[in-house]
Amino acid sequence: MPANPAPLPAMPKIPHQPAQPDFPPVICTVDVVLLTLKDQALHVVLLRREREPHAGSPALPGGYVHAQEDRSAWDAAARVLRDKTGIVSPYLEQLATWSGPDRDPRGWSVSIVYYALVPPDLLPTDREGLVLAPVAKLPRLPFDHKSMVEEAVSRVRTKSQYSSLPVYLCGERVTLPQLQSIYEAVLGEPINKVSFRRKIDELGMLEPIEGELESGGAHRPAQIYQLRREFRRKLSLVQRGINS
Amino acid sequence: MPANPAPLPAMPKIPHQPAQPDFPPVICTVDVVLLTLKDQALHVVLLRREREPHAGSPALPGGYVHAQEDRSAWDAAARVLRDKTGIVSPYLEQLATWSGPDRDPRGWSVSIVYYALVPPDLLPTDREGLVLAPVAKLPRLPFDHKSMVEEAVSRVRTKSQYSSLPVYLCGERVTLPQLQSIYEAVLGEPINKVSFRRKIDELGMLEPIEGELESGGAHRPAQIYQLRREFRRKLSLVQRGINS
DNA sequence: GGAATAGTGTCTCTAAGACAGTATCTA
DNA sequence: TAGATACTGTCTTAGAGACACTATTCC
Repeated sequence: MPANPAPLPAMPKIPHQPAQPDFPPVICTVDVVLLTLKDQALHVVLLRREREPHAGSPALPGGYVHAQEDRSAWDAAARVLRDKTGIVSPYLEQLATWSGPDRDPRGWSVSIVYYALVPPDLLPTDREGLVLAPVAKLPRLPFDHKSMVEEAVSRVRTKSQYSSLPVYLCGERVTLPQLQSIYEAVLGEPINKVSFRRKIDELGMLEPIEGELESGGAHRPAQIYQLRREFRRKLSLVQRGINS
Repeated sequence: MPANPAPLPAMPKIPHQPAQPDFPPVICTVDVVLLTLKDQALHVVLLRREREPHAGSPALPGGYVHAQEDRSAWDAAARVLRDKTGIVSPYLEQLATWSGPDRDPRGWSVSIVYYALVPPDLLPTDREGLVLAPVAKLPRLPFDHKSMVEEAVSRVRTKSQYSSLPVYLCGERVTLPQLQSIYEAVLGEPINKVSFRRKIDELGMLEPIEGELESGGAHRPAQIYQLRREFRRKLSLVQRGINS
């Protein structure tokens, strides 16, 4: 997998020697599209930029690849996410790579973009400059960050059709009605209850916590489920989509 | 789309100034997984490397991003493919990006990998050092090229389930039995004939060439179809998969 | 008991696969 | 005419959605 490849056997390096003597250097960065839920809708986590260019503007968390310390672009993305937002996401996957001479005023640049999902309650509340923006109505974003967010949302929607991906948006304990509303928020459309429960059963990722019920409303309480251990960091997939 | 993004408005550049003064440079390359059909099976097109490292070994066509001339990594991939194999592929899409300190002995490197499909009859026959390898039994490949090919094949299989992608493996004129056997070669499993024809009809990408029939066998001749103009460089998609 | 939501049984409808029939060529 | 493959009509079956019914809570 390109997201986090197994390290190859180490080979002798020529350190700090420019490896492309004939070509001007390419700027190599990573950006992270961190998605979460707020008010039953997908939101992207943005940070006010501290440095130029675009200092002060909310933007995707991102940064240079540190060739001395990062073992891969995945590592760089995880480091950037951890250092800039405090979040260690259980799900961080490569989306795609944007590149070109004009996307960054500093020169020809490459950005390897990752996306991640977190439950809203894991977001830090004390972090200065952290902003949530609804993906349905994005603000103006610097660089080509807008197309990155759109592409990430599209990927998450597609993948949620046939996988357990949206469980990364909820905590470890969840009821089926809660999970259904999360799927509906991600997919942006209502889901048939019976079909949804059949699919979740087929995915086989949840197990009921015996005797634990979500009380509180003036109605029958819902069974609380937890994610099976083997799916904590792995997606479950079905052949046919959940809906439509 | 990251594959071939619309150029952003040009901004002032600081030319040839190292943009990451604190960090050692990252090598930025592109590689292309070019797939074709031979003997009813998917094959990858390899080239004998002219330079070190791994000079003489068959490997994926690849090369440095040329920051002076390439407008994007997609452009670089198309250039590399054209210059090294002579092929201008109508379908060239970004797969993923591989990265790390050890994958290339020259230093910390990034390879943005693209995949492409071509009909076998468009392959140059006079090209020195061009080798076809069956993807079902890959030879030893340098760098992390093997995982790139595996990932590309996996992507092509997935995408062929619900799209017209395999039409890029055949010429402009094709019969339904020919196309079905191409789909079967790509997917690696037999397809129900009635279902297949229903799907192709649903995809709406083919139109019969009136009066043109594929004769030759001792049996009823097959209708010849052509790809509709609007799908020449664009995929057609269906909601539900073609098979299984 | 009434209101509200959780959970389930079952019917309908759509679409995929199986099968067999007809069509049209060569030898 | 026999044999081969192209093409098509239709039955069967699997799965998704609709609907309604029961379950269980709070008021």
